[in-house]
Amino acid sequence: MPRPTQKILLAYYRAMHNRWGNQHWWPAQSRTEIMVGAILTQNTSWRNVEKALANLKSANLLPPNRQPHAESNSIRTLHALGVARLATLIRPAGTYRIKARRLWNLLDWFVTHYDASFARTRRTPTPNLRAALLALHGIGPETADALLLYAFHRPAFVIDTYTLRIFHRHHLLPPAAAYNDAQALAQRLLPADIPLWNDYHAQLVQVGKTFCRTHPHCAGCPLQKFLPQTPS
DNA sequence: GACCAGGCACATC
DNA sequence: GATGTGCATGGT
Repeated sequence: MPRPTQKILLAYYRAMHNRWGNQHWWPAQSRTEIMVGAILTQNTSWRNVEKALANLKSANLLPPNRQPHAESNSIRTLHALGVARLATLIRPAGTYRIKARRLWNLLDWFVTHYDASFARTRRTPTPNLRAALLALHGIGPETADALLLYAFHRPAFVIDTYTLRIFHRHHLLPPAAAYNDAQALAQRLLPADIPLWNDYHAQLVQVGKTFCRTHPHCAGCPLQKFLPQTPS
């Protein structure tokens, strides 16, 4: 197995970026909307997440912008709604009873420990923030890292099923490697550049959505030229 | 109908 | 530690 290098991973990024341009993730008007979306998108198509977010926007429950005061107000209002009311609003996203509980857990933690203020999270080191998120019921590694990167603007490389599949198929990782291995690889090799990590993950999702959904469908993929001789 | 989607927790072995 | 299953809507 050729040992992956920073040069190789940056070449992957250039190929994807050349193809699609910057993805401008996370698509949302506010950091609050990112937090909500991160829960809603768990094992769910983004299309269905958008329906649920539209419900919340229609009810004026998401901030119109990223002004801290607007963010905090929305966080507190969503929190005050309670699980049952949240559940009816987010229903189109699927697994809505579970997600309402998970979202409320996250909101409750944010209100309790940071007074619903993103600014107040600044003094918490990233590893501590990650551990706190992982301790919440319903937040696993991918959701925690997506929140860290896209909502809290911390250096966390997000791994998802597409990323794992691509890394495995390209033999960048041994077959048994899992989430933490993939993240360690990316974080060790890539420069600690939050905008790069932001768009890198978005590009990998774009590759996955476009080319990985049906199993051997690599024709036209911007990463195809990097595939090893004997694809798995 | 089956299968999947920008996961996670839990049961069981 | 590894594997299997429920959650649930909406698109293909």
